[in-house]
Amino acid sequence: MGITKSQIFTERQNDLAQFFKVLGHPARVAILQYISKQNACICNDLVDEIGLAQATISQHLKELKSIGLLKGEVEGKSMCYCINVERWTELQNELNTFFNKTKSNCC
Amino acid sequence: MGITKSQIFTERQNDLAQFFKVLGHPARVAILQYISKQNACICNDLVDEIGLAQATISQHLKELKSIGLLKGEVEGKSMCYCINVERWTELQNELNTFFNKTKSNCC
DNA sequence: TTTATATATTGCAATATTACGATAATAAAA
DNA sequence: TTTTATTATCGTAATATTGCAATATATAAA
Repeated sequence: MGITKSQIFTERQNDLAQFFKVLGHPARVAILQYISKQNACICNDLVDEIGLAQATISQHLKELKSIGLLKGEVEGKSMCYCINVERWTELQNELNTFFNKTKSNCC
Repeated sequence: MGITKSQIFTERQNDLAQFFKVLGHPARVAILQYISKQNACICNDLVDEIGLAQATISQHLKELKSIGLLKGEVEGKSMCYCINVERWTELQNELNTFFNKTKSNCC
């Protein structure tokens, strides 16, 4: 036990949940907000800005990358992490579809 | 370690993350979809429909209730769980605000 | 009241997540 | 090449989540 039974759900249910899960940590919400405010970003800024260890920030960035929300480019000896706007919009649309479909009246 | 450092984030960041987190499990996505499809619901249906133990379903329902997404009414010896449409719409709006604010171009 | 049915709670084992120090990897600067 | 700066990865401890059996609670039916 303790393991999520992904196999009993549809691919779409797992994908939606995975996406929500990645956004389900305040550090990752904060990272996205900060990056968008800067219009550019290097990881080291985030360590100062957010107040978590460098290893921890790096790990959170990896998760945001895993669902395609961030793209990173090497820029000298830093990384330039940015929001992948296309993916971002795509996910926003999927979310709204989910919300609109699920909305219903009963009771 | 191992504990999320909520105190270093804003209330809004924590709230948004908490909301995403609750939706971040395929069983809870499936529950919401199923309830909305039925326009009414009793927990026992969900056990058959989703294929998790009764105790597990009950726990997931509790989490959905914790962020106000579901409201439950006693109906005879069953429960009638329904989507709280007002809360649902409210959260959809908050999400869109977050998405629109965060969307930006760089790199 | 007793029994049956539906849901909630408790306790626990398995697994996942969070956080961080240490260290590796990479690339610019000296 | 050596040093410095930046980011990634590894290993590990603390905590959280998932799932379920067992049990408690609550209500309808007998």
